[in-house]
Amino acid sequence: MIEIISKLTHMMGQMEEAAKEQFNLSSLTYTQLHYLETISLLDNPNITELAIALKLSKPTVKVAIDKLIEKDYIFKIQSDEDRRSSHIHLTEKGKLINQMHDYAHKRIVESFANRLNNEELELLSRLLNKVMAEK
Amino acid sequence: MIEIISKLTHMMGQMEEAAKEQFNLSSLTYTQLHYLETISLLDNPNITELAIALKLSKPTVKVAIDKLIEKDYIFKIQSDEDRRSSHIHLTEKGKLINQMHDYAHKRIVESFANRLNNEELELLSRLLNKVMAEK
DNA sequence: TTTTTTGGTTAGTATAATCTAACTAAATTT
DNA sequence: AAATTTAGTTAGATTATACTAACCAAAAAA
Repeated sequence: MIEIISKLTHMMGQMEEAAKEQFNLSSLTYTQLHYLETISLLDNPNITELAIALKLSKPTVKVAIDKLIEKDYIFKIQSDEDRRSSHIHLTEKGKLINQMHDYAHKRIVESFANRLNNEELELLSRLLNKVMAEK
Repeated sequence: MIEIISKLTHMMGQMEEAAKEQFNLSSLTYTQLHYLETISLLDNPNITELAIALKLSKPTVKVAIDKLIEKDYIFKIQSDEDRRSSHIHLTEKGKLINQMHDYAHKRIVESFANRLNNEELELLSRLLNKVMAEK
């Protein structure tokens, strides 16, 4: 079973890699991609929240954010409650990473569907769903 | 189904992340980790092979390799067939990344086993095996 | 055996990624 | 109202990641 998971992980990594190329996001480093993913996950965090989530210092995050703004992947909106703070949002271009992941996931499902018949696919779906369900 | 894959990917990423901390490999950057993984996968490549696999220039790879040698994650052995060339090997310390992945995979299987009974687990294993089988 | 190709290195450059220390201004506590 | 904390920035430094151009020496081809 561990062996299978190992293969699965590898395959999924390949798909993500391919999707990254497909979406022309090769101008982004891994680190920058990770920033965008985390911003998307945290849903418009401020710099402090992002720094905590990434386990990096605030100046580090600030510099990185400035570059991503420069490249038009994100933008800042000043907070209403706290005038010192700004929330980070993804631009349309930045949202491409989400589409990229969706694409990869779709390809993975396709590859599943290629190897299994409908019944089996249904069953797999049910089992994985059970595994992934909120506890 | 795409939704499930998305969750699965996320969960697997978390496990890998946790494993990285567990194994005290936090002194390595993502890029460096990627080098070690690729070296392991290619089974003692020379610099040219590694550069091709990573899609990077040879000088870039050379510099990175020198640093990983410095830090005792890898070492070079001159080739018998071609005296210009050397094969890159993982040291014991470098092999930790494989153990790290194994650990993460084990944890994933555990989490599966926690949510499923033996029959279901057996079934899941069979389905994934079919999906992952060499075509 | 000369020429060409190949594996790897060196040098020089640019940008990314990270840190600490010191600072400003807004918000919160006392 | 004064003192403290917090959010973010600036400055300065170091190391990592990447490139091209130029080079050497070994191997392969002509």
